[in-house]
Amino acid sequence: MGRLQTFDSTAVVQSARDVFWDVGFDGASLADLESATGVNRSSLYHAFGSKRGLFDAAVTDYLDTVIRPRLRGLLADGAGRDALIAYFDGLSHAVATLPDDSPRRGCLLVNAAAGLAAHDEPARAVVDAYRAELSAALSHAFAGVDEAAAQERVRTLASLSMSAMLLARVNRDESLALLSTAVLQVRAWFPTS
Amino acid sequence: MGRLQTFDSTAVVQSARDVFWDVGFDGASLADLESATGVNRSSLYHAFGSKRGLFDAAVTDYLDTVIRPRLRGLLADGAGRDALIAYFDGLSHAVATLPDDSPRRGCLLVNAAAGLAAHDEPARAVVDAYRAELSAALSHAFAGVDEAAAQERVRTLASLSMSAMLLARVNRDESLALLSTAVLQVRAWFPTS
DNA sequence: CGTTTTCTGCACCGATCGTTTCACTATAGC
DNA sequence: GCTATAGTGAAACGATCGGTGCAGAAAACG
Repeated sequence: MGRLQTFDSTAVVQSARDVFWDVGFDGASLADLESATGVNRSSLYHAFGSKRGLFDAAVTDYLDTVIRPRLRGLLADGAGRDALIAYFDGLSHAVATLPDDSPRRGCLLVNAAAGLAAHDEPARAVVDAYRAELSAALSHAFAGVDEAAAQERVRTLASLSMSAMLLARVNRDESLALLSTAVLQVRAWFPTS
Repeated sequence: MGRLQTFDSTAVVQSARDVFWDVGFDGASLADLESATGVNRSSLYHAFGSKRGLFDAAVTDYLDTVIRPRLRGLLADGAGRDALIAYFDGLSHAVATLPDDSPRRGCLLVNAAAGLAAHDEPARAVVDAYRAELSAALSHAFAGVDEAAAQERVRTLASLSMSAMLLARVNRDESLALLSTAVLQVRAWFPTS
């Protein structure tokens, strides 16, 4: 065997992920990705094959390190009212505290839904899988509730969640208001303990 | 005076608007806009100053010819339950009938919210003004309802409306499901006549 | 009709895009 | 240490980007 890779792939993917999160796939240039990761483009191509390969790795990392940790509480045994409130409080905290210029405002996949996914079938499938995963996690917190009613509530909460991410970089106050509306709905649906 | 403009500005703006609707501001190249409008770039620059000037004209046209006609029913005197249902039915019809490859799926401004608006202050302001206009129109249909309750309902409906547009090109069935959830909510809030 | 003003088509600008090539360097295995 | 293998850096690729310069064509006005 020969020389070993000198950079940490995970760290590089996460740096690239923040660039894509900030400016989207099309908006991120190789020059941006080089300077954010500190790795030359030839090494990026060697490791990931293409800009798109790096993006795919970034999306996988985003799901694993950003999305799924947030959904974990909803999937725990006995998740219900408190888990739902914790989920929306967590989003609210992120929207409220991240500075205006943070690349991590909003959601990488919500942004992709309005951009890449429109004309790129693999990207569309990834975004739709994310949507399904969010819905499934929310549904889990409605175990025991009448199926049809639960589905309506899940759709309302998923909608509020996605809209809040959509508005996170447009109007922070309104984004927070949507998330607090979600909490109010949850409180109204579940009897106070 | 000299020679007169040979093309119809309105038609050109609407052709360009559909391109921006389809692929976004960054995704639309001058070559795309030339072939969609049938007008050479030098004439486009003469008439609109820049690609951005043409985009601004396209957004203005979009608000006037697409958004506001949809909101008009909500602003009529006595608008309420029926106007709200008609608004969401109208969106559902569009999402259900437009072919997969139509440039007019989803919402130009929702797409801009996730793209341009993130790092372009004028675009952010335009998107936020659209959001405010949508909220105001929905609010008008809740005249007479307790202020705080009305605001929560408006936020829920605005959220469902925007999310449905976001998902229109990702998952048509789910987009329609969100819109029908909105109708169900409206029916639940207003006593049957 | 002649002049003046404006619009239009073509070619081209420098900049930047994603990607590739290649020489060089470093290291793992013998 | 030698050699085979693989990672790295810089330079350059053709393509495309938004935008311009200019010459010619067309029409309004005297």
